[in-house]
Amino acid sequence: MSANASTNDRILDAAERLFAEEGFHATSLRQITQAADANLAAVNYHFGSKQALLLAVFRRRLDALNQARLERLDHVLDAADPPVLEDILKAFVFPAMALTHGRHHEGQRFMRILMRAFADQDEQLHRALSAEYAHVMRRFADAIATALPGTEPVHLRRQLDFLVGALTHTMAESELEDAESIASDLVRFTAAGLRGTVQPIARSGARRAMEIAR
Amino acid sequence: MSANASTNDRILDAAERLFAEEGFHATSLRQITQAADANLAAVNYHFGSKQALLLAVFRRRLDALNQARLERLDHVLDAADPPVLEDILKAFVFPAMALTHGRHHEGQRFMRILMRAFADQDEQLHRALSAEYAHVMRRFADAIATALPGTEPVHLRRQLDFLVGALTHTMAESELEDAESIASDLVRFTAAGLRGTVQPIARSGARRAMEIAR
DNA sequence: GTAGGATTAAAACGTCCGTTTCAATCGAAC
DNA sequence: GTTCGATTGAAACGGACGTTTTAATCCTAC
Repeated sequence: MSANASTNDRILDAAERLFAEEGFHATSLRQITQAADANLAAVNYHFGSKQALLLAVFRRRLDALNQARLERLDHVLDAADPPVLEDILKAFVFPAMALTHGRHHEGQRFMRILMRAFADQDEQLHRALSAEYAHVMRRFADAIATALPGTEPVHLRRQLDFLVGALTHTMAESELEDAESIASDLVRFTAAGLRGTVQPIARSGARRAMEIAR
Repeated sequence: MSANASTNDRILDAAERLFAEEGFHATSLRQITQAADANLAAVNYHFGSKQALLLAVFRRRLDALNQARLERLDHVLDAADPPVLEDILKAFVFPAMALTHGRHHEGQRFMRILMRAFADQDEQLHRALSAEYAHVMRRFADAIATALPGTEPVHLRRQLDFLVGALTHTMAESELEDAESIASDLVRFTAAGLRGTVQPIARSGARRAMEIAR
């Protein structure tokens, strides 16, 4: 698969795998170029530096993931008004999990790199990630706010972080054989969590249950 | 605070900070020993190697965190039978968040190191972590199963992973001024998530709400 | 006070790193 | 078929790394 791919792509593939498995600083350009069957100088020629290569690795998958999520979100918003909370969450979770269907667990690899990036304090990396990611998070937050009116924005953002943390952590874990099942669980779990923590005066579909329960 | 601490402790403190901020491989022993006001050879003398130093950093905080969590869990289990779900979750979440009260955000630092460890594929590290951590997770899973009978073990373990992911991700985030408030949100969120995804025939306290709701 | 183990200090070891350089080779356009 | 930019190849650069070694210093026990 990577034998007849361009040097550029072979380097990206090899870097993604090694960054995920070993970490950025633990991976050398010599490892990468050897795995990619390319010359050592090729990384600096095609990407400029090791750091720029990391950003390129991010951009490739994140662009695809963002697009998949937003397209699916658009469909959800077109299908019902107000939208169904579970469908919004599926639009966020399933495209990520679908990445694991690649025959080389690209999704899992990418999530591991993402975890490392979250843990990092590197300002440049954080800014680059935020620039790629923030607008997607905002659109999902807006959609959820529509599905669950009465939620305070600050709480909603926090709970979205809960979802991101749970999703990232789960996908990065070693065994992900039944990704579909886990994704469904995560959607159910998050939907229940969101419905259970909307502001006291709930106006959502869970209203009847909450009012009667206590 | 660290001026009159032993060389051993000063190195541990400096290593924890630097490993969290920069990552394991991005941190050099020269950085660590300089920050700890110790000689370069001190790390190898006191800990044996850089890798062994990392394990020592883990062990110190993880031991304290495990003990705090289990003690609090014991109190919860003594107080009520069956135990209250929220109290169990608090016993898991609050001791972690409490680490952030240290004047140098030790908790946040430690969570970042933990995130990196989760992302890592290093077998030795995973085994060491699991050996320190697994029994705590098991005890909490058992406690939650008691509070929420009817939950399938496999689902419960998954949902605990959701909680761990959300907690780790949230604590590692940059700003954690109102840790208490976030911890409460996370407990509420997780409790609702757990109650909302128990097996169809729910026997828990959420029964009335669920039966009447639909 | 002095012996002897524990700790610290300073220097050196060999290795690998990211990057740069410069020549060789390729591939499309004329 | 030659030209010329794009790409690859091979080698070298200076520097930083983890670890080891050897000597100096400290500290406790007698």
